[in-house]
Amino acid sequence: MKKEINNIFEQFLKKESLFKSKKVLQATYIPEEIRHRDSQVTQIANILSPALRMEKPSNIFIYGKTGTGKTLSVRYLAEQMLTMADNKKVPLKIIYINCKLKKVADTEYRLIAQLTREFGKEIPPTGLPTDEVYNIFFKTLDEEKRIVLLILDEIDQVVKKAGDGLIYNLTRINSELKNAQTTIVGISNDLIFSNNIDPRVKSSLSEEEVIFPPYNAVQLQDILKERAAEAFKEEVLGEGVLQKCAAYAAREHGDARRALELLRVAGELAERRGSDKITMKNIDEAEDTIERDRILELVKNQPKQFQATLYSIIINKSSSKTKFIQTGDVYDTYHKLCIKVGLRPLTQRRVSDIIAELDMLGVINAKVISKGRFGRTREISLILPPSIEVRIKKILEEDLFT
DNA sequence: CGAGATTCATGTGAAGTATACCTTTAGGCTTAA
DNA sequence: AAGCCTAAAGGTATACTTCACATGAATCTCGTA
Repeated sequence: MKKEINNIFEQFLKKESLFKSKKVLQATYIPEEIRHRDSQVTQIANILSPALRMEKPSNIFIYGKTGTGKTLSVRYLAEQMLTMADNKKVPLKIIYINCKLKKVADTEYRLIAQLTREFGKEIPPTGLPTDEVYNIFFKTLDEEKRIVLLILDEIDQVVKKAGDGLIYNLTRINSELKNAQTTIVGISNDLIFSNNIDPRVKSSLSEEEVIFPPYNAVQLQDILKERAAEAFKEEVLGEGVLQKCAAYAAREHGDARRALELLRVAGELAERRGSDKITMKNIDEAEDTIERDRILELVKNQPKQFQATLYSIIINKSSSKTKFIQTGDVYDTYHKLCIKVGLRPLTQRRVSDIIAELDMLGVINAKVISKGRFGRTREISLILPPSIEVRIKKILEEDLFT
């Protein structure tokens, strides 16, 4: 056994990697130059540049679908501005927060707390009044004379959960500050979102608006080509691989992040197989792998109650012949399951919410429908590729029955 | 036959509760003068 | 008397429960043609 393991390592070391630099393909990588987003980048740069003269820039609201370069462009500019500010000795502070992260910034309290923590202050996870956290935040901000840029990524997620009072409070900060001045940069994937918030809030948040349209197939290919040249060694890419990647991503509203991930995973797969070229087939495999890993990871990190609910849905799906499952059935199974594994059963009310949340996470598909005489319920269906359904079931069993 | 009432199985909103955590305050103990 | 520690009191956010009402189309009812 030991010998075999050693063999694997040796094989691995002997085999030359296909990658020159894998991080180039990772989502966090910021390239030297951003392709095909010139107009957006300059637009934002123009809006934000007053910060370097210690004047408060206008708030910006940025929207565009996933993988259109919003986050990338903003982070890129943030980096540039910071080095510039450093040179010119301008006190500039930039904070980037992703509001989607569960348990980090998905409620008003947690978001403000997280913002304050970015300044090195300790804020307890609960216990303080929200107002108090605001006060601490203001005070911390105002400690020095400076310009502060708050970048709130996926801002629609918090607003959906916590309401728009949050943004209202944030946009009003400036009137309470003596030394510092803040500018809010809101980033949203949801285009409809901006219609659902209070017009007053909206107007104060989006003093300026920047829109990121999707990349088209040609642009995607261009981006991929550039990154691939940096990431891979020569002669590694098979015929038409880039085109295929671009085509896949273009199909999904021009999502560049997805295209890059596809390319990276395809490379990893090819490498693991010991082949020295990335083929079209690898791309197809990569697509499955990505989806599988995403869901597996997601499921593994869910709280027990969510797992139990999901497990019940899977059980129900395989036992019943009908395509759709109802909330009531799921709850029955769930309840039995809880008793069996010694988990405190939650009420149906709560489970109903959990199902809705699972739907939001994209693990299941749940639509409320009215079945006339037969009441109304959620029509639940799994959207998992069958190949991973079994694996998920196994993971859930491991987690639940121990 | 068709308009309106009925019905079912849950969705959904609001308010209440349990829990875990926070700060403040009062009391008790120690210590140094 | 001052200083320090501890425990109780009073307060909050969050996850969950309880209660009560809302939904909305298939089905039923009953008057009418």
